[in-house]
Amino acid sequence: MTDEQDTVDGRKLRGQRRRAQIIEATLTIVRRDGAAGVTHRTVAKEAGITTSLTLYYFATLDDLLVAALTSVTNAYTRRIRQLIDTEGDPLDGLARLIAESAGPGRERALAERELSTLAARRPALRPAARSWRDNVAELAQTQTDDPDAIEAFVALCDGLCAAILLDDHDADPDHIRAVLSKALLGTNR
Amino acid sequence: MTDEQDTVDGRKLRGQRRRAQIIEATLTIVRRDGAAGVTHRTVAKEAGITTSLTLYYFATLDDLLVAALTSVTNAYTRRIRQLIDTEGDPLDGLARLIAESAGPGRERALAERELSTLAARRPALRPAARSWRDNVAELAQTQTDDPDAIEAFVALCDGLCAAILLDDHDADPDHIRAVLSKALLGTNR
DNA sequence: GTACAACTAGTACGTACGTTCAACTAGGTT
DNA sequence: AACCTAGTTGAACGTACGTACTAGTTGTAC
Repeated sequence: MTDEQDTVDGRKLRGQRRRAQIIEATLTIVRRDGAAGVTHRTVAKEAGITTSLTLYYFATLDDLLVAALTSVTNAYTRRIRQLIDTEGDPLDGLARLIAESAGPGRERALAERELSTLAARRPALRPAARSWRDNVAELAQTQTDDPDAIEAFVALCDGLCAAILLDDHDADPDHIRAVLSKALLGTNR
Repeated sequence: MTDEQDTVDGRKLRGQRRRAQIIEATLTIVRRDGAAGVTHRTVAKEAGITTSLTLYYFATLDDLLVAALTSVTNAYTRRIRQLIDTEGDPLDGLARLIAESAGPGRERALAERELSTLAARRPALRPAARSWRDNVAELAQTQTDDPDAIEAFVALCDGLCAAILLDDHDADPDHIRAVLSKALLGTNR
């Protein structure tokens, strides 16, 4: 939003900063109007810049969508990796992450799902779309060695998010935690 | 495609037939280009009629999308209900249905997912989007009384479909059957 | 200071969009 | 016969789209 420090570290950095600004504006659009609302014009307007500028940084809409999706998934990757690396209970952390889809994280989760669905059409988006699943699988791998259980666990997490998004009902982290544990370890605890 | 029998049962029926024709053309578009490709013009062109005619039957694009999604989910509902009502193993039937997402049923499954994702934005689409989950839950209810297990089972089915669609890998019905059984009944058989 | 590359801005072209509208056709009714 | 109404058509409205192009501006290197 604020552009006061454009010239801090020279030219190159300013460009990267612009990129980040444009990506953020894109995500704002996706959250508000869905992926279909993303156009060079709407993004430029949201960012308060000219249309040509978004085109300068992202030659095609695909480039822009890929960058936006990557940005979202990167945020999730960081959080899940944190869950794996820290001492706490990973399943509990993941359950809370999933439960967020019903609350303040709804828009972000929705943005991720919209862009993932888009990935089925646009191959360029696929690697980014897969990263959420890969990360969840990695987390599951710290709990069990059974590949079938891991596969089911990943699918379960995805389905739970989808259910929360579609039904728009409240989500109880403890309940989700119990369901996850049952699926992965065969026990509720 | 063929309109030779338009006047079989009088005027009113011909209208319903047109509706069906337009819906089918819409689904063809969704399968080929995604939900974003659905416009009055593209649908009309696909159906070989004029733009005004699609507008005559479906005043807004939302109406058209709702009708298309309902048509898809109705087809699934029929098949799942058939699995429930017949003597065979429902889990096996469901596993085969899910596995179809990798083969000839991929486009239909993809269309359903695209339209379901759209439902998160357009409330009008939600009831239709929920019906797949409701049907799977009903099927699960014939196997267990544990509501948590049913919830997890539905989420699992949804996630499995998504995984198949996104990864585009082959799906083994027997393997899926085993995963489903494990999740719902706690056993692989 | 001059030169060059990165960046910004404005404008314009062709296309497609949703929607409206007046006119035309063809069964069905009276 | 005249009439009515659902169905159908083609043309047009204003708007927004992706993209291209030219011209200007800045920051950095020499």
